[in-house]
Amino acid sequence: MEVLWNSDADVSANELRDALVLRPDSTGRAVATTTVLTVLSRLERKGFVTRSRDQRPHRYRALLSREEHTAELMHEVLDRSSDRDAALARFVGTVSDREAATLRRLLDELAHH
Amino acid sequence: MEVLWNSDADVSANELRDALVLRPDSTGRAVATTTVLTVLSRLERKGFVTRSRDQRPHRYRALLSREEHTAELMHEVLDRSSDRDAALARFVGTVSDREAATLRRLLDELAHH
DNA sequence: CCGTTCTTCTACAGAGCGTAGAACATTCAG
DNA sequence: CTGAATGTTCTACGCTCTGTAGAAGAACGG
Repeated sequence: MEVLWNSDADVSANELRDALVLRPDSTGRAVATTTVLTVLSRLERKGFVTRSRDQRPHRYRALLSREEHTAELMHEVLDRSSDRDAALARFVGTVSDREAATLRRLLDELAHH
Repeated sequence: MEVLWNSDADVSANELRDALVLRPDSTGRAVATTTVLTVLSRLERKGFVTRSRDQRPHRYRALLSREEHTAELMHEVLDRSSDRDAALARFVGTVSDREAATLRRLLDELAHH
């Protein structure tokens, strides 16, 4: 459900509902606006989303980008491990060559401030 | 609940129940053996655990080590991302210096076959 | 002020999880 | 071989989370 957060700027519940129907994996059938609002409220409670309450159709915005969120989750998973280094080793050991290269590049950039 | 999988070798349900009570974060109160068995069966159904059915007190064993499991989860999280490289970038950008160093070392080892 | 639009409250079904009792199966001492 | 002890499966209950939405309340536009 959080997938909708590719939507770039702030959106209203209704805009979001419409956007959902247009998604590739949509069943065509639209959900009710209240459904969208409920989900948005829950996401807000969990800190994934903020809204501007001043405008009347409240406008919603993701607090973290999709990628930040993914990185966040990866950290959470890693934090649950008792041996982080060993887990990292397993992780690195199973990435594709291409992604290993990407990681090297990223770490290089990091080193050069 | 899966935390018990630090236990090295194959264990029976009863051994496991006893081990649970001794854990640091245990409340002291033991769970029933049937509880352990139920959980083990569910874990087996989900492919996290195997058991040897030939011996009578069946003996259970984790299919993946704790660290493999963590690495697996990290991959799953990453796979859900639409832009893996961007997510990796965020991830790398938020690891500690020490862990960045660990990652570099791991990638080096990987490069030297 | 009144209808329209938007939001909140409440609710329900389904899944997953921690828990365990009841019932069934297996083993073993005698 | 048999019954008590031990082990396993079946069934179930309560809790939380998630997808869903109707009913009721709030606010805005004319």
